[in-house]
Amino acid sequence: MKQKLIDIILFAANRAYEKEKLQSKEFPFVEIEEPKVATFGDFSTNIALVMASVQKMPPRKIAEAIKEEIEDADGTLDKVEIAGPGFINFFVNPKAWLPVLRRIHEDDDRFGSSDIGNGRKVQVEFVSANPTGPLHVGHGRGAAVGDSVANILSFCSYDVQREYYINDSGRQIRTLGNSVYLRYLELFGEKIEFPGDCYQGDYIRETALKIKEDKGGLLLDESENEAVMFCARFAAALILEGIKEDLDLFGVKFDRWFSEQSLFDSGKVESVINNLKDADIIYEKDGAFWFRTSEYGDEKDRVVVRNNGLTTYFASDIAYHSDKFDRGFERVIDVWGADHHGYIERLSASIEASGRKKNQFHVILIQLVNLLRGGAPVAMSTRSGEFVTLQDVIKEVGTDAARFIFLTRHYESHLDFDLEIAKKKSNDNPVYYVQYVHARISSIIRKGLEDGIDEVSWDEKIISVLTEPEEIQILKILASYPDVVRSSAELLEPHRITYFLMNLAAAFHSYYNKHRVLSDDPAVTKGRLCLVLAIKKVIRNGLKLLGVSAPEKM
RNA sequence: GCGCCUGUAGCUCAGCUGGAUAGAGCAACGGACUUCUAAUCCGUAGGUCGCACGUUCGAAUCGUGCCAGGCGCGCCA
Repeated sequence: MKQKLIDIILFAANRAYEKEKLQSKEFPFVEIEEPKVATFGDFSTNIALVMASVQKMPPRKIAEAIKEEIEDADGTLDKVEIAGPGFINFFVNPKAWLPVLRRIHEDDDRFGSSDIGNGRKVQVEFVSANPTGPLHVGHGRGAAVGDSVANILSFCSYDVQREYYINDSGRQIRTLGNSVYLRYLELFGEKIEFPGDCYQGDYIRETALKIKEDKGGLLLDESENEAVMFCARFAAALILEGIKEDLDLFGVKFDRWFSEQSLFDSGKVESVINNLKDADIIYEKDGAFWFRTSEYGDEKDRVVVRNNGLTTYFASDIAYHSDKFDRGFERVIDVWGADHHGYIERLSASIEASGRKKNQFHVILIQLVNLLRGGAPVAMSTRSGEFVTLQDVIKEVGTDAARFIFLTRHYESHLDFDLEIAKKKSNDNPVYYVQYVHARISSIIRKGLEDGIDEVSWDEKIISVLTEPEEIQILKILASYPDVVRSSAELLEPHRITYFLMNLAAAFHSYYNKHRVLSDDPAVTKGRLCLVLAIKKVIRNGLKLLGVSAPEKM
């Protein structure tokens, strides 16, 4: 509909110029807005205001000239008005909305999709939590956002891969091994002093116990180094298994689990660093090797190889992202927690230095989650090891509620996640509000089938039946869905879908309370069933992009 | 000290890349179930968009400076 209006406006503007009603042929990009107030019509454009300086004419005069030349062959518009400082307002003929129903029924589960991705390969890397402890709520938010972004991009014709980067190398893994090893020694009665920088949680003790059950006292005979390394590998594998289970429970599936260690084993880290040394992008100073990130916008150069010969985390990441692009991804999207924001500059600097374009790499920075219960903060202390895990949350409130709530905020907003509200089955909790639409409509359709209505489908005759203002309103909302999907793909903002669904749900519930779908008039019944089924399909499609189920019954 | 994010109704948040009279839910108050699911709906009330300048036809939105909260500033990950 918007595109149609843009065409009409441009056509009219050109004609106005040809008739010398306008001075210049320079037309700006036509923006179509949906005014908040109904008296300003269904759509409006500010083109006359924007053109004023170029045309050297008052906006209202320009608007008048364009309006006079507007041609509307198929009767899409009821009227066109000029208002305020020079807005052109369009009032759409209510019947012009109806064809969207045909499209919804024809496109079905593809309705709302687009081809903006054009088959391009894009990778979304998300969660990527260290395998040193269970996932917590913050990871859940990252998982929900990352998975949904991947869904949306895929729906818009991107060739999407979901990847989880496993930090299974380096110091934190050794610390993990050490933590478990000490607890293991403890099980054999040794008095140990458990350092503060070791992992404190109960799961460390449980892991040690498992090793004892598997291996008995065998590790006691090995050298400390070997025993710690064994504990590290054992624990990391076990924790990773748990992480996979949690994510499975959360409905998130990765295409690939990428091991940091594999970058070392394959020599990728070394070769990438050597190439950058050859290109003089990495240089030596004070016995260490530095990346010239400051030449690409970072505030200072960063160390890649320390003077003790060990590489930094940054080195792995350079190699990792180089590998991503080598695998043919045109766009690489990383989903990170906000506490890593200081890292973006240097990584994107390194990517640019490696010959990629800046806009091929994008970080979605997720703000932290505040876990509450009934308004009061839940203690989340990693030091004491006492925290509510993602699994706890899923088990208490369910995957659907958790995912939906994570997606009701812009990812840059801090999020208060209240366990009590997430459990409520009322208007407090928007997930049920939306799902309820799906269940209600399912119920209506079941009833309709019982009453002998055989097939619900699009039919030209429906146009004369759906005339209630609430029905037109719903059609307008449905028609805007493809735009919502596209902008949420372009901006990587899933919450737009969430808000759209809540809005559509509100319109439906209101309609439901005012009008009966199954009425005495067969023609009306048929038309309304067609409308309501279209709503159901769009709700289902939208929820699917969010990774939330659409129940037939509630 | 420097950098990033946030600041909109009592609370939790939207606000479509600068538009016209600022939006929803919750909480408060008053209503609606013999009718397709009341996990719903209808109505009332609620605002100095943190503050101050600036940019222009026009600012919650852009710029600068303050204020408040969160996070980050290692040859850690």
